[in-house]
Amino acid sequence: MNNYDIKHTVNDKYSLRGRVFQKIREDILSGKYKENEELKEVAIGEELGVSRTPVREAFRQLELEGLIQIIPNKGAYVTGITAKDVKDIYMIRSLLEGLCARMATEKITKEQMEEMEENIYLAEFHAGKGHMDQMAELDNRFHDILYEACDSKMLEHLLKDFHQYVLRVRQKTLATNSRGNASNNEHKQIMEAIKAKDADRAEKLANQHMINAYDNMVKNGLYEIYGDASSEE
Amino acid sequence: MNNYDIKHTVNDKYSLRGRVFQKIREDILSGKYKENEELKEVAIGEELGVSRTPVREAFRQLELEGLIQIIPNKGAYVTGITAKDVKDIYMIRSLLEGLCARMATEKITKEQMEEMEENIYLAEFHAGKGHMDQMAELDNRFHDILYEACDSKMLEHLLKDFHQYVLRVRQKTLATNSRGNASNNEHKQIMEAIKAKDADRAEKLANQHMINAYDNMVKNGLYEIYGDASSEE
DNA sequence: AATGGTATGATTGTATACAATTATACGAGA
DNA sequence: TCTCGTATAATTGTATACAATCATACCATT
Repeated sequence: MNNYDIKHTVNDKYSLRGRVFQKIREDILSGKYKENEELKEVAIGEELGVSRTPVREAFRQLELEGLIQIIPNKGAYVTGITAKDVKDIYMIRSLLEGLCARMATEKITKEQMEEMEENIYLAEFHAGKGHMDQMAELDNRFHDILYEACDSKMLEHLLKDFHQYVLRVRQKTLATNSRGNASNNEHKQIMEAIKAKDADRAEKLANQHMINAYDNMVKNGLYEIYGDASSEE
Repeated sequence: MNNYDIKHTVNDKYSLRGRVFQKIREDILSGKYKENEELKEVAIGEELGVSRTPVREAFRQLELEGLIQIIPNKGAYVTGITAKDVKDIYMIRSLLEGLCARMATEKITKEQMEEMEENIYLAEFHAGKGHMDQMAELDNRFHDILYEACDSKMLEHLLKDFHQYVLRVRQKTLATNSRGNASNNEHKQIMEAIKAKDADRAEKLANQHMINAYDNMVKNGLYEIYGDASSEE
């Protein structure tokens, strides 16, 4: 009993629907499908060599992931993220990543702690070599470890959702070399606070880590690709 | 442009799929479908007078909402809310309601402020008369006003989701008369902080409001209907 | 009696056909 | 020329048919 794995995940890589889901998601995140672009069931079905049924089911999931918006009887459109959305997400994430770090301090396993240390070590290595792709990957993984370590399926799922959502932005942000290094350092400090079982400090550092990431983004003006928020603020 | 509403929502009440989704969700939240119960496509389809197709699509959405878990080629099972889930949700909500109150302090409109004051006035009236149903309704509405007032679609949607999720628990908790009164008082204080434009105080009060609600729930042992968390803590 | 394998039924996965809705084009009337 | 309405095409919504997978029962073998 109670051996159910993870809810909220699309884990069947081998069903057609699962593959279609992964593919479209990848194409949206990579920028192949642009903001507000309409996705047509038959076109995507033909491209992947499947019928409309699995495509439609994938659409329903992508909608709840927030990557597309479905207007009934009309179509599926890639959702745009506004600058205001990004700001709100980072404010929310700041609090929740803090809570996550606090909980992880109590609940983290030995294996997770080790992977976290290894992650930071590797990130420092790749930073020195200027390997941007690997650094982005390690950055993602650091947060995933933290999410898993907090031992709360609810919080884990929520943070993974948000993480996913701003991936498009983050990919570009980390391309700024200096922020990559700063981010590594902040990860290291968070890790050390957790290792020292200092939950208060871990929480505050994680709070600040998000705020710094956002500030950097604003400073570099990179978030502007997601539309102007001036009309909304 | 940019008049799209909310992401992550299933807003088509009029399509079969939308109705099926709402119906199953309601039945899960109301307890008609119990934890670990298997939901069969044809059975539900026949019950609602529709074919498997809209049922399947609704399933895919319910899975991402976290209400059911789909095991490929096997079936769809109702996921239960454990006591740990409830606890986690209240911790998350504590932070986010705080953030919401802070943002609302800045963004609330005159109309929203007035409705909030009226809400508290009415709640006091019904508390004196012992009208439990109206008090529950007003309690829900108070939070909805707050969510709308923060002027963040992201946060609003997130909080409404959680609010909905723990509705079963909350309904019972408010049945405790003393808590109903205490809750009203806390609402009043939050309202006054917002009116006085004291964002810090509003945030702290909203934080504490959630913690109190949770503590009360634990004290009354009401959350135990959601299964034992002893094995998970 | 216990075990293993095969046949049968039940259930989900996918494809396709048809219905309903929406978008587009074109022509009539002013 | 402009506007409105209708016809047509394109697209999504739903139902159904068929394929694949999984669960169950029964029988043969030991």
